[in-house]
Amino acid sequence: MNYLEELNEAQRNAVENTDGPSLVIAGAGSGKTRVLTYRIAHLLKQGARPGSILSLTFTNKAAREMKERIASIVGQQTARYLWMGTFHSIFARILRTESEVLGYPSNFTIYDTADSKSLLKAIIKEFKLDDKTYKPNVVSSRISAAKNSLITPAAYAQNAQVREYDMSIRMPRIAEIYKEYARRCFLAGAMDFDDLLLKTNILFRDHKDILKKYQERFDYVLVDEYQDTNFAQYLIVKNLAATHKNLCVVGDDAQSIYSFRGARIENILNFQKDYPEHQVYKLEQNYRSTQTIVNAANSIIQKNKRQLPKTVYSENDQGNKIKVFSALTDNEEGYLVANEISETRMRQHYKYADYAILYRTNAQSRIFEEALRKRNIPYKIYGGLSFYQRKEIKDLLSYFRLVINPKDNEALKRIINYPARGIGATTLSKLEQAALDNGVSIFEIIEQSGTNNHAALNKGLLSKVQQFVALILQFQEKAVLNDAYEMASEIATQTNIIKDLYKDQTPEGLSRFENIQELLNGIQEFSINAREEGQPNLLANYMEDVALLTDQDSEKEEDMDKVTLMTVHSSKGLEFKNVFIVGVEENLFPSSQFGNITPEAFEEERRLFYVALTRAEENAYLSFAKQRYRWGKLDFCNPSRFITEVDEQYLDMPDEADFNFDELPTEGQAIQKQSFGKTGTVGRRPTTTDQPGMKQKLVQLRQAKQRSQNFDGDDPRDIQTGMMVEHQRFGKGKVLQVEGSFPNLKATVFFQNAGQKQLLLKFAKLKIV
DNA sequence: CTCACAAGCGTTTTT
DNA sequence: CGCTTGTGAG
Repeated sequence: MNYLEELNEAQRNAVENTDGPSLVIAGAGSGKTRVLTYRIAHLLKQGARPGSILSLTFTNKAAREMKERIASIVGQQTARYLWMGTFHSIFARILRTESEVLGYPSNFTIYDTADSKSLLKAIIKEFKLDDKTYKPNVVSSRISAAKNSLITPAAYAQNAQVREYDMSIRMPRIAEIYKEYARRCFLAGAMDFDDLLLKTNILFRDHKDILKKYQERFDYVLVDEYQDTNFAQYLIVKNLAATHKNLCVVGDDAQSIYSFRGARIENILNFQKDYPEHQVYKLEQNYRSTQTIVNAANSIIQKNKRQLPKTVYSENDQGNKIKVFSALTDNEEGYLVANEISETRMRQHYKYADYAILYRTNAQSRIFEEALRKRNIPYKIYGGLSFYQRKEIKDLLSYFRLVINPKDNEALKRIINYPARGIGATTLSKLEQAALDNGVSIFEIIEQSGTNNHAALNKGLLSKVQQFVALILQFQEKAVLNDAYEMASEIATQTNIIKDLYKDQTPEGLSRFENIQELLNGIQEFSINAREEGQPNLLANYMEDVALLTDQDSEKEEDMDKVTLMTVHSSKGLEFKNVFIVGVEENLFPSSQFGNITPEAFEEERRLFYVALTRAEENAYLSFAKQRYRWGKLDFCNPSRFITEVDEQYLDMPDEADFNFDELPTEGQAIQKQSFGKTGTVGRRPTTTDQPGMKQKLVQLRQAKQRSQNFDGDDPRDIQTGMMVEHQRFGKGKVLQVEGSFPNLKATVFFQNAGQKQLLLKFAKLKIV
């Protein structure tokens, strides 16, 4: 039992008391993962069957890491039978087993956000609604929110509250759209992300025998990051744990930052009421950070009203104060950060991997990429476009999807004319209409078109679409025999996708080609692994959870010693010796431009700040710029009010007090009650330029920008064909051609690293080397 | 139907 | 700026 000796008292209690409902409140850096893994290992050592333990996480990465750690204690053979994974992957698995009673095929497709938006767009168009009023993004988030709160289309139509809200945003027909969307998903044999949870709940609600089976199967249920569960997840957990009551939830209310996707902090706040016979374990000692960082983070979070009482403390060194960088421009901010990294790395012998730059939105990464590149500092970026979202990958995956589930209309629409087969938009919409009229899938319409030409296609088109169907049918036959890799590469070649991409010798084309190769390699790996483990290795098996994979699931060797750039959200659960929290401006922390900030949202911004700070082990930095470019427009910014909320004694403010914090609006000014009656809704912040003193500064700032602009690139008129030039982001390259007349000079440049680019010189600043 | 160019719009955060 | 969508000629 030596692993128990590695734990402090609170941790050991949480590990050893395995029966009944338990709430583990795990402060930042308090060894949460250790408790969770040891608790499961402990259960196994006590004789629990691995198949009777269900443990739910939010990311694949967390699940995988935990599984590895448990395997290293109890052995691979035991660990592999644990039910461990994300909510979505576990319940997708259960839904595939039980799909029949819901009327779904077991090989149902999982629509990703792009698929469901494309379907919504089509529906909005069919309803003859204006897509400027009915923005697919907004409709999609309304439907998603409904699903997360377990509101079915029928319930939605009856629910006065949501209907009233829909009226207020002038979208009264969302209920109908929702209903149609659900119907079409069902017809296509598809579920979206939210359906995986909604349908699980429906399954458990309507089929008590099935619920009972799983209730009895899972003697122990563990949930990680419980503060991030939404209502659908909450109810699933509650149902599954109802028989044995051995539910252990682990989380930290101070790190609840996902309300935008339906997470309810109430779930953890109310746990003790929900389970009166519960035990509470508080993990309060932080092993990660210096005292300064822990105390500073506490000083922000303590201003929040809704939270569970706890005192997180550190017994590590006191450490350095949190350094605040106040930059004049966004470029200067990047420079300051890059500079600090170079300097401290040399002085303190840090590795690059000891540094992280955290920002609010992915779009903010650019400035720092540029600054790091200039100094030759290696970096890696998380987020942005995922591998599985790339066009070429989605195209090939769509072929796989259609082969496995021919009713998958979204997949069909994507590839019926890729590579080009002469089947254009008009033909496709005829087919779609015919499918709708007959209540079948597009594929079925084409399949029957020999005997029954519903879409009234002419001879030429008829033969084209039938060729397409024959191709897919031929794959379908083979797909039940061949392994995933054979099948995938056959599809990739026979459809001419490989040829098509190979033809394209531009750098972008090459990278697309490589991506396809990488995907095929991944599938090969899957095939081999599955065969070795005696698992089925058909293409359908590979496709089962590919929709639930994200980029962060594949860390490569080459990414070893690099500075990490990521959003605060995706940094949760990670730690770095040095953390830069950048872009800490009033309109980013919190972001005010997206309508009203409720007090709840405001508290969440504080928690976001808290999460960011507590990633740091040794040094934390805050930086902001007073002006920055967004969408090509100049913005003037105030530093975030949250900086002033940090207890001063922990801050190392810049010497030149060139920024007057007194100008910051006070809470009363900043949060004005809106007049239109909604209680608790607070107003939009006044814009920065409206604030006193800002107008005079405007001139100074503009001049500074002018200077930095001149400094950065050479005069466009000096750029000539044949010159070697340097671009901020693309690096060095050769000018192939210059055309147009000043100021609208255009240059074609071939960059060594980024390939050929067309640049508008007044925007893309080039330096002559 | 396909390609090339023009216009317009956007940026939380993610399974 | 950079990406997606719309429009018009071939």
